[in-house]
Amino acid sequence: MKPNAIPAQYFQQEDTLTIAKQLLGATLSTNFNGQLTSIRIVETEAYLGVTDRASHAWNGRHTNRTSIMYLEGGIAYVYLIYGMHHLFNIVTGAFGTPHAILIRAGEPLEGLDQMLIRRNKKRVDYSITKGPGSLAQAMGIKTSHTGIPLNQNAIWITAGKSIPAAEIIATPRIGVDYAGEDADLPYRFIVANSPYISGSATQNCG
DNA sequence: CAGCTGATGGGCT
DNA sequence: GCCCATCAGCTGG
Repeated sequence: MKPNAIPAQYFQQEDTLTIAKQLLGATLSTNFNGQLTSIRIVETEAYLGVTDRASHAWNGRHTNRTSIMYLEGGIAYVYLIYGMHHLFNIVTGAFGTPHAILIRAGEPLEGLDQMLIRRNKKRVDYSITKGPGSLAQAMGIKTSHTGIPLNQNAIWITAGKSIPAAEIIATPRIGVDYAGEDADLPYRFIVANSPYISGSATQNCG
């Protein structure tokens, strides 16, 4: 147990959209093989389970991969996309409610040298932890970590200075055009003016 | 700068 | 056999 980590119960409350907003400004940390890295979360997306066409659990889809989403909130859901990118999500909601929050971008805080090695880069620039695939790679998160609790010694989250509502922008989610009308839902939350936000300028205007 | 596209593999129909 | 909750590297203005 990490004493300062946000407890699992926090992620089990009903309103995933509120959690997604409140996570902006929080610190996500990993420690694998003694290599500590951490970031300040600046971009999240909420996926609201069975009623959300963009969600892997839409319409009650319950497969080997998505079964993790149906467990109690407070654990990791990590999956592989496009054959090469590992995307890190936080499972939220009660047991049986397959909600999740995708962590899309952050500002690097600790372990910059290790992030450079994992990202195969020579210098730190904004792309080091911008975008969900890049963020997971910088922090060493892989699909093998799916299901692990988020208040222990491998991956954990601590509360940060909360972001004023005026500085939070809600936009449609990225890359979910297949979701029909649900693609337009404003379930992506970003910290205004952070240079680490993913997506184009138009995608970032509330 | 915007816009396109190849890479690459598990999950699902 | 097709579809991705993506990224880096290239092209052409």
